[in-house]
Amino acid sequence: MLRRPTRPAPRSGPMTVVTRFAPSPTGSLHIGGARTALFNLLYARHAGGRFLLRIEDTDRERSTAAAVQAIFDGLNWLGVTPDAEPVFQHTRAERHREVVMQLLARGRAYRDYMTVEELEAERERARAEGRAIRSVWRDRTAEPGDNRPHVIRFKGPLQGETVVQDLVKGPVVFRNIELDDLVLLRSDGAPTYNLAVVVDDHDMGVTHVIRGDDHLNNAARQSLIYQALDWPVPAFAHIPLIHGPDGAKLSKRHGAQAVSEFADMGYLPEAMRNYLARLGWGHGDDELFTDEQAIAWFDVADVVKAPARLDWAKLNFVNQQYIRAADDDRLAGMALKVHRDRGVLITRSGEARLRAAVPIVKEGAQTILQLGDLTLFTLKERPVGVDEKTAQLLTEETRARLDRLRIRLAEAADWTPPALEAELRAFAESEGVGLGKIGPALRGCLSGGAPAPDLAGTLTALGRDESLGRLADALSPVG
RNA sequence: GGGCCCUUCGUCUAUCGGUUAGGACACCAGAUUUUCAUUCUGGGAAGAGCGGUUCGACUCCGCUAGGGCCUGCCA
Repeated sequence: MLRRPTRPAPRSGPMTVVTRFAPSPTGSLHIGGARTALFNLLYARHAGGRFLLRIEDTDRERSTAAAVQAIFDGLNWLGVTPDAEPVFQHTRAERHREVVMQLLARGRAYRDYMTVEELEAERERARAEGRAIRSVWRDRTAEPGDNRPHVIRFKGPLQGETVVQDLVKGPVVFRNIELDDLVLLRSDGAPTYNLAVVVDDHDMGVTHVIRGDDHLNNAARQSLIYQALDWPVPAFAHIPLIHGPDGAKLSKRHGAQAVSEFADMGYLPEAMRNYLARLGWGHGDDELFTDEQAIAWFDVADVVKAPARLDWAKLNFVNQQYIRAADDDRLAGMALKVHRDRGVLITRSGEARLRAAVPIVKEGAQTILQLGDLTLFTLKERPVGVDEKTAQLLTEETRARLDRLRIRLAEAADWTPPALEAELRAFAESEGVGLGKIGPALRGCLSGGAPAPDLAGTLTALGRDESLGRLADALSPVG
């Protein structure tokens, strides 16, 4: 037995891999769904195949246009975009019905006239007896002309077993008697999910069905439908769900579950891709890697079987690494947006100062929201004022000292971090004190109490005029 | 109730019958230090339990426990 099959049952001819992400548009794009989409994308790319998107909106009642848009937006933001136009399942209802008729003609489906009450009673009996439900209509044909409402059910085999060769779980065996005859067509003529997936996956040429763990049981019944139609059964890979930090199903109380929320919290899409790829999958000791590496290394067969928990601390760490590597202009643009959303006044000069500060402060930011916090000091307009802590530090002695520093800095030849660093040290030495006597107060005067980088960095980001101006404001008797 | 899946440090993972069970995040201690942060060094931390197979099990099998999924004319 192959413990870890890396490819599906052999078929004739060369096969290009086709994967697909098939969400139902009943809400926002969930983080778990996003990862499923990512895995599908990575696997397709890895195999040189194609990645498709299908919106599973057979249930028109519960599907909304807003949810469809949320899925598009989420995938787009994450950078997980399909290789072809998305397929809307509801548009294929005719084809689905056509296949059901084929099944009927082949004797692999039957019309079931059970009323909801009868069904309910049968369900209770079946549960009590510990078996799958069975319709009396399975072996009975209605009188010709019987126009009562009815559903069409799949006629599953009563003997034997069906084995799902799952790429991540290994072979999973189901006894056919345990599998109930699922509804193919509802009484209103609408196709159901289990039928629609099979037909659409087949028609779209999907070779690898990579989806959530919760579909593992369906895989057996779907396999039966493929077989009844004489269609090749695709390879299945059921990946575990993502849980919250406490191991319970991910929910609102864990902070977020929609990818749009992660975007709003200041996570970079490339960081999310990296983190998500590492959740439930690993490649040796590699933690940080490029999309190209992920594609080169990824294989569904290596996906971990157990559910993983979302770890905010690690996500933050990964995001921080990507922020450090990110382009400064891009980061500045994002930081500016954060400030705009927070209602912070942004002047032309303030924006310039912020842009100058980004490369200096970005290493300490774990999220773009934090990058906002760290750049706030640049946007303050004079006089910026001083916080209480700084005010206490501004004794007569310190004020006088800072004023001497101000004069000295005004004449500094070189306004760059290393030069300013040296200047500050030299000044402290000439004053006969340690930098600790000057630094905190100077920082307070320059930043107005907001977080700021090291002094040389702060001075550089602010620029000479602004720095000296802020210092003068703070030292002036009225200020 | 029935069927199915899962179980290595707190978390994410490596290991594929023979390792001092490795790495990362987090945590703790120390160093550096002009706040926070960064950086550097060091540290503690794991195979759910019980049986079996084997010369040898984290790795294979079984049972138990715990967690999860499905059991819809939802997807």
